[in-house]
Order: sequence, then C-alpha cells, then structure tokens
Amino acid sequence: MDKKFDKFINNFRVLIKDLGLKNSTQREIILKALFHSKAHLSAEELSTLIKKEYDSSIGIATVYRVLSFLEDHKVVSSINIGNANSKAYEINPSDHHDHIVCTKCKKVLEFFNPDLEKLQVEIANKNGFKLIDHDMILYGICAGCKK
Amino acid sequence: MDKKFDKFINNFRVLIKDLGLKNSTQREIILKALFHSKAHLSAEELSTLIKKEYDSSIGIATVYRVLSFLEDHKVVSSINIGNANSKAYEINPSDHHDHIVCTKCKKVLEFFNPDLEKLQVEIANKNGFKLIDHDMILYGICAGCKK
DNA sequence: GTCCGTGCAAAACGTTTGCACGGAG
DNA sequence: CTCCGTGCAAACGTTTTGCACGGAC
Repeated sequence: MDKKFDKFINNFRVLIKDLGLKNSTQREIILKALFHSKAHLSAEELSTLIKKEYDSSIGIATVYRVLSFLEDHKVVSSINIGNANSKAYEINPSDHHDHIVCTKCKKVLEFFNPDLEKLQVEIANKNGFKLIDHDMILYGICAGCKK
Repeated sequence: MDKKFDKFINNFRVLIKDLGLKNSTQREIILKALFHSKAHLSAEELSTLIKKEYDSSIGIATVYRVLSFLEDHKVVSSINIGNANSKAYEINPSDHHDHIVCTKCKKVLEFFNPDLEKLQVEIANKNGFKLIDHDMILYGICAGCKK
C-alpha cells in the first residue's frame, strides 16, 4: 500500500549515501509526514503535525534544517503564497507544475500547462536570459466559493 | 525635470483627500525615495536609503506602515523574490508587468507579455477559477552574466 | 571512534503593535 | 481642537545558530 513512498524513500537513501552523509530517523519521518500530506505546509505546520502524529520529540530546528537541506537537493520545493510570512513546502514532484490559489478558502490547486512553459522560455530569450526556473502562482475564486 | 513625480504625488494627494485622511511629509518622502529608485527595495533597504539620503528621523515602523497602506491602495506593489525573507517594493506601475531575475547578479528586469496574460485567464477558467491576480517571476542568467 | 545530525535555548531577523506626542486639517 | 500619523521600544512570528550530546557509519 505504501509502495510509492517506499520507492521514494529508497531514492532518498541513495542520495544521502551518494553525498557521503548520514541518514536519520528524523529525516525519514519528516519526509513521510510531508509525503502523506496533500496540503502545502509551512515548517511550523509540518512540525506540529509531526509532533502530534509521528514523534513528539522532533525539534522544530530539525524540521527547518531538514527542509532546507531537502530543498537544496531538490527533494522538496517551496512556494511563497500571497502575503503569508512563511513558505509552504511540498514533496518535489517529478512532474513540474504551478499553483492556483483560492483567495477565499485558501485551497491550492496544481496545474501544468505546456504552452505556458514554452512561452516562458520565449520571454526569457527575448530578454537575453537563459531560463533556469520560475515561480508562478495564480490567484482567484474557486468554483466552490463562486456561489 | 521632476514633472513625472509631481504628477504622481498630486494624484496621491487627491487619493488621501478622497479617503478623508491626512497627508504627511514622511509619506511623501517615502514615495519620493521609492519613485526615484529603479531597484525593487525591501522595507529595510528603503528605510536605510531614506535615512541616508532624505531624512534620518523617519522611523522604520513608519516605513512599514506607509508601505502597507500604499499597497492596500494600489499605489505600490510588492514581489517575493526567490528565497528572500522579505518583500521587494516598487511604485505600482500603471501598466502591469512581471519580473525576470538574474540569479547571478540579482538584477531585476520587467516585462509584459499579452499572450501570457491571456493564457493565465484560460488556465484559471479551465480549473473553475475566476482569475483575480497572479505572481510570476522568471529566474535565469542575464545576457551580461552569460559571458 | 569519527563526525554528522539532533534537541535545546538563545539569538537573529523581519514585521507589527501600544503608547504618548506632535502636527495636519 | 480633533484625530491621524509618527517615533520609540517592546512584542511577535519565523528562521537561524552555538553548543553539547547521542547515534549512524
């Protein structure tokens, strides 16, 4: 039932070994918690969730350190939603996508649009840039909140 | 020589009056400093600039309060660049645009692409959203840094 | 036995707020 | 004269860091 996560965590263990570093229970718990949460969580939210559902002894400093480490190695990624003062993390999806946020209920949807990706490269080129990455968040009112 | 700013500040005074509020030297200095800076500045950077070049007695709380007030009234706007922990402000351009940032030299260019705007509305509609706004930042290596 | 990763607490940031005062209307 | 906007300092929420310890290799 957890085959997807097993595969994911195995890849992670290989990464750790390749880097010549050491793994830890904490890192795996943090990944597990994030992997099984559909939401985009801030470090604090993730820490609270972990304390409640997994292991209450994991300190928040570790959550920050691990998330930062994971982001450096592209295992997770973060977005800055609207005026929020903290980043929201998710497992880095193998398939790239962007986000659309409902300004009323704060729900976050993901989407991928190939035309958009193509257009971004064109725009970068036109400005003399070699495109590396992009952040893109759309804000609107979702179907449910429109009523 | 400062006709553009004069016009801008006059519009601002009308806005203040329309709101039934009071103007202040501080607000005008903050606007002046931001208006004449081409860069996208954080509240702290703007405060430092103002202390050095305009009036050392303007407190940082005022800068935050004024920027927040100005953003609420669409006089300025802010973006969250990459991993920075603070927002970067600019005078709200009458013409909407997005940003492309050089990850090496941190230079910020502005661009506008009508196809992109159209595409965003389409994407929102496809997901059942009524589009209100968007954040979009491209990251790449600029022409100068490519060499 | 080495170090790396951790937990804790303190520090460091960026930002907001309570308060009394001064200045614009 | 009335409030609004300000400066100051304290408070706040988020993130980072120094340190000694424990655990992975």
